[in-house]
Amino acid sequence: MAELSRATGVPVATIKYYLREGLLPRGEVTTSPNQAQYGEEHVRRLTLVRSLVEVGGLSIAAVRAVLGAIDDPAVPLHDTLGLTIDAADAPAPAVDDPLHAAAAERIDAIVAERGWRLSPDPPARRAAIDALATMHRVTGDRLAGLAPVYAEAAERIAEADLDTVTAVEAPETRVETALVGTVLGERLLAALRRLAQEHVSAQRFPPPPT
Amino acid sequence: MAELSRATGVPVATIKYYLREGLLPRGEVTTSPNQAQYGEEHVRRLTLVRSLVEVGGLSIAAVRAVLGAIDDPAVPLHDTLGLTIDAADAPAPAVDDPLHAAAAERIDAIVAERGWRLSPDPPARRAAIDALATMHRVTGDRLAGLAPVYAEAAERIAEADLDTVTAVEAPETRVETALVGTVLGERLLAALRRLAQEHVSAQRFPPPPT
DNA sequence: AGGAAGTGGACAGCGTCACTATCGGATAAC
DNA sequence: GTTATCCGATAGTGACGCTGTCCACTTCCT
Repeated sequence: MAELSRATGVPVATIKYYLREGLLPRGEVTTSPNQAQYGEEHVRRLTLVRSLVEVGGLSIAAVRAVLGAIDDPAVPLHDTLGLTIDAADAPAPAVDDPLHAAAAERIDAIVAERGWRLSPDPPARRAAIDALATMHRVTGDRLAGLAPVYAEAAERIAEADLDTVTAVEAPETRVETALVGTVLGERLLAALRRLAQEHVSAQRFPPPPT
Repeated sequence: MAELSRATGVPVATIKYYLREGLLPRGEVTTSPNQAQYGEEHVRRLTLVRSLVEVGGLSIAAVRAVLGAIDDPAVPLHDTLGLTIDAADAPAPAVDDPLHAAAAERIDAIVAERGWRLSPDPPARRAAIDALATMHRVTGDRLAGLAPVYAEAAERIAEADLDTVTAVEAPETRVETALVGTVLGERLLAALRRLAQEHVSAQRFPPPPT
């Protein structure tokens, strides 16, 4: 275990915690109940967990849910790709006010226009509606034009995501790739958006030359 | 205060907490030190705070930082737009390993190729590097092709963002619009990406007809 | 053979965060 | 004049993500 800690930079106490929480499989018991063997697979899994938690911002519970899904061979790739955001988001208390109804209509209109074929009421739809309704609550409909632009960008991105994932040969690493791509890709995208905003902003409001 | 609570649906105790934390300006003291007057402005501010915290997922400290910036007339719009992610992210401990160096090169290459002109070492650059380096650590360079695609999408999105913000006339609501657009837009984009992923995935791996 | 050092596991404790419950004195409403 | 409400301060709560301590056992070194 100390070796595992050294290899990954994760404190031993934290490794124990992850073992307790079921985020990391137990090592092979060798000769005695206080000596376990950890291998390459453990290093990879632990790295994955740390990445999801630290960079991806997932909670321990969300990570457990996601890992449970990717370890279950009965869950197909298609579902696994989605599980991430689904697991990370709260169960969505299903609010019911006029703003949400209007936002739902808008989202559904976008989905219909783009021809997206989806399962009935996926969690991400709920999340999109929440975000849109909240935008409306705060700013009126000043941000109304954004959603279609985002949807087009999202489709382009999703195609790149799927291209990348299907290009992975090994079925085991494929699921992992999908997971990391979804979770960390969100962070990367957000950061790039911010950089692009800064660029466009500087372009339109040129700073006074020093 | 009870009225403010009724108007926004936020518990009185929480309003008191926000007052304490400086997220909400005190009401006008009227006749006595135990009677305060809250107005329309308080309702809007409180709604904004709740939106950022609940839907946007910002911490109280991040909200305080952002609000402090938008209330300060010395901070120009250009900076305000960016403050959000900057304030929400941790101060970034500036790691220094080969993976980060390689990721930094890639990000800088993308920035250069797209012709983005940025301030030196903005926080979002750090965040992008972190995400990319972590992707690499976990999956090797299987996800290498994604970043340029994301960057192009990010630019398109940022242009829509800026279009929307500059279209807002009133300078006061403009900053608020920028803020909400940045924070909630990120959520909306993530949710739409997930929906698009589901669609593209279903398209490429058609589910067995029932 | 003997002692120091290391190992894995159980369990309790800690620090942070976002609230929430209680109290007390003062005022407003009737 | 009594009752109800209000505001502010302070302490407390529950969830989360670890972290510290202890213990029986084993391994290594001499």
